[in-house]
Amino acid sequence: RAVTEVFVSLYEEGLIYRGQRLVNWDPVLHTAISDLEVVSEEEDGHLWHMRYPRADGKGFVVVATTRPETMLGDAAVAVHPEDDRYKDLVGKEVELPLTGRTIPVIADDYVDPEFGSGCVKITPAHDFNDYEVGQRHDLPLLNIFTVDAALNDNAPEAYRGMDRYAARKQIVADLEAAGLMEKIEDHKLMVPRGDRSGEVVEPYLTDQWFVKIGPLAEPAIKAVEDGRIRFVPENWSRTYFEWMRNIQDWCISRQLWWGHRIPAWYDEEGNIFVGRSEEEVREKYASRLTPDTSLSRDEDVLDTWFSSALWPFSTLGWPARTGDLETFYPTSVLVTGFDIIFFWVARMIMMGLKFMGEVPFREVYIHGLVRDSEGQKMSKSKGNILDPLDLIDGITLEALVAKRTSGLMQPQLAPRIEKATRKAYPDGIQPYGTDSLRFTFASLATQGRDIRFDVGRIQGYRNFCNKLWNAARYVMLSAEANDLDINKGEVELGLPERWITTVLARTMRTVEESIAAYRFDLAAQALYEFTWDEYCDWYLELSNTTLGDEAATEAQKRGTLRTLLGNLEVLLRLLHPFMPFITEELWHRVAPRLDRQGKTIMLQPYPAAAEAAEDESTLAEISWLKAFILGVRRIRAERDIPPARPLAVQVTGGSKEESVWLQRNRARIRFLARVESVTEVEKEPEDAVVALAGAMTLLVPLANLIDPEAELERLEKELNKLKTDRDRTAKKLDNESFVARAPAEVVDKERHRLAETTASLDKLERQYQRIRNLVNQGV
RNA sequence: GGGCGAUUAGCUCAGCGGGAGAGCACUGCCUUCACACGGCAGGGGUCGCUGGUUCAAUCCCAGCAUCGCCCACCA
Repeated sequence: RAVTEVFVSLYEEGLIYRGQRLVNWDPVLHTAISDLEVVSEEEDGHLWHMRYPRADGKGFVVVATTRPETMLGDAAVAVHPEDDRYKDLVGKEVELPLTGRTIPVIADDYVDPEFGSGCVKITPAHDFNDYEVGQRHDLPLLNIFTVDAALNDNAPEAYRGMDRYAARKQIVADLEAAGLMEKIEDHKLMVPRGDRSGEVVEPYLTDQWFVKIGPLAEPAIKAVEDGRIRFVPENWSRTYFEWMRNIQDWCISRQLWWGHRIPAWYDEEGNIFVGRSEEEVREKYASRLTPDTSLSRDEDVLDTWFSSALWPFSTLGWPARTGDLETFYPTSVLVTGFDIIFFWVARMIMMGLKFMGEVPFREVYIHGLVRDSEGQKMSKSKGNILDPLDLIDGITLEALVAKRTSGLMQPQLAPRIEKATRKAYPDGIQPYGTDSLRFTFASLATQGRDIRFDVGRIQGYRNFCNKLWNAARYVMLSAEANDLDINKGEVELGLPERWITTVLARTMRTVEESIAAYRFDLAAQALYEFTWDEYCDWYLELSNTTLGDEAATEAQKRGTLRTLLGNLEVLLRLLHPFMPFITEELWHRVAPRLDRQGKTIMLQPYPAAAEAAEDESTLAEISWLKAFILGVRRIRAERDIPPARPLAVQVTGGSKEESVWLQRNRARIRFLARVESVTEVEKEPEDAVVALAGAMTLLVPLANLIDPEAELERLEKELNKLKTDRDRTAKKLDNESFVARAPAEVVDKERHRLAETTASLDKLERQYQRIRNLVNQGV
């Protein structure tokens, strides 16, 4: 009903008309198609140079063509008006070989004098350019093809009924026989094919329905220009403008079996009557129609994109003024791929503005197109399709091969497809699950236009799902192991608790901003990093220190458990849009422990960063603590010390603040770095391995374990790194214009860096000397 | 011909004016009681090339090269 309504109303306004025009004709499907449904590709062909004898007998003109068979429909030969070579020829006639006709020579600046001979044959009924030229010069339209693109009765008898390609061969042969073929060159040309049939389409003269698009396009261009509609990424608006400003009338009739029938009726003389129904037509045109006039309805149907263009309001009940329409039009965002900006997006904008008087949506989020790992567009005929279900449920190699090689348009490709498939997926595809797939696509949703699908990526995110699951398991186990009522009683939040909550708050902010900017990749990345690198790698370990500490108070344990569970619960809600199933399942286990009720996580509020508590002061302390622990771990790894063997660590130097931090975090260091003792000493031991944590030096005395040569080598490497760093910074600060012109903040930062690297260098240098001495003494 | 985009670690990609990051892959150690779909530690990049702007360029500008996409009527 909406379709009929729109059609009739556009017709009444004169924006839909029926006319005989050249359209792209698919000779296999026997239908007209729109410009957008034609795909041109470069193919090898020839350029035939043909001689047309001058009517006055003074030799020939030579015309070049890629389609010799169309010469039977030629109406003229054209030259450029300023081309001196042919000036005298304009207005004269030439003989059109094989036909017995003569045709005029005309001047038109469409002709490029540089190309070929500078003479062009003009075939108005079979070429879009020639049609234009024909219109300008009032040339006759001579259609020489049938709907199958075979020659019709307008062609000389000898060629009638021949297919266009057979005719081409015959005509070329005949011209050669007559000595009228000057030469044949190889030539690359763009060949237009129908995107459905793959057949070469023919510009063909038929009666079709068109939408006069100019008056619709103009407001649609304006809507994007003045920002009522915004493309994301913004660049796509340029593509949109480019097309809209060069738009041609839209051929909307199709000679197909299915679709919306065109609401037009014809009487016996072929007069057109447009209306919502035959009854309406009879009523409306009663003055011209008698009740016994027989009317027949137009056999054609509408281009499917015609009804799709109405989608934003037709789905809401239009033309009825429904509540839905009132509430939901316009929508806020349209999410789509760039391949249908023209087909669909632009047309929805035009129709929306026309019939609703308002844009159909405010933002158009254009995402990339998924391609295979080679960057090829996925298509059934190439056999490189990845079915989402196969990624979710997995598929064996044999089943995948069978799937890809069945029902092919070109069965001869099967062996190649099979080979490629066996190579790309030697073990088939593992089941990765819905959440992994969804998270993968979120993280692949970058600003680019292509998304190469890489199985490695989904595998990584499958592991991530698993990580989250196991982390939650740990949290639940910890909660069960303590029979504290965590929701009642005194709560004390320790350093790690305040820290992880702060980091979570910052993650929330990043996620919030990223989603607002349609950067789902950045949101996904932030969540991944928080979950894995902070919550699992550090906080779970730190929480263990408190929970496993017999000296810890109930209030402390309660604080830890509440933070473990509480942050996990928030994290689940944050992750829910990215991995709906796992988060739902886990949420039902976690939430009740926090006395949080709900039927589903889907109805829970999305966490808002503004409500989160932050404690900046924890960041520096934890990052120092991490440096300390990493330092010890590194010594252990590089000196090949068994992980189970506890170390005694001595520390020297360090700021006052760091001393305080050390006192506060002894238990955590002991636990996480597997250290049996940390002692502050004045004098550095003779034989030790060293690491730095801020201004503090960590020393692990290793009398017999140490391999002095190896240690010297390691130190040397580190010293070199620090030296280049120091030199570069020093050089920068020596530069007067840097100090004068760079922002004070940046200069400060550089000064700081210089001080730090110099201090570190100093410490490592001393260590280096000590070991050097040791080695020398040994010798 | 016009328009748009890409070029960053072996691969897939983030970053985009103040000392380059992730995932996968790679190397070594570890079956430590959430997780071997794991832990810990590491290796790997003159950020396509040439100029310019700037105190400072992977990032901004210009040109070039290579690759890609979309439009278009060069017979």
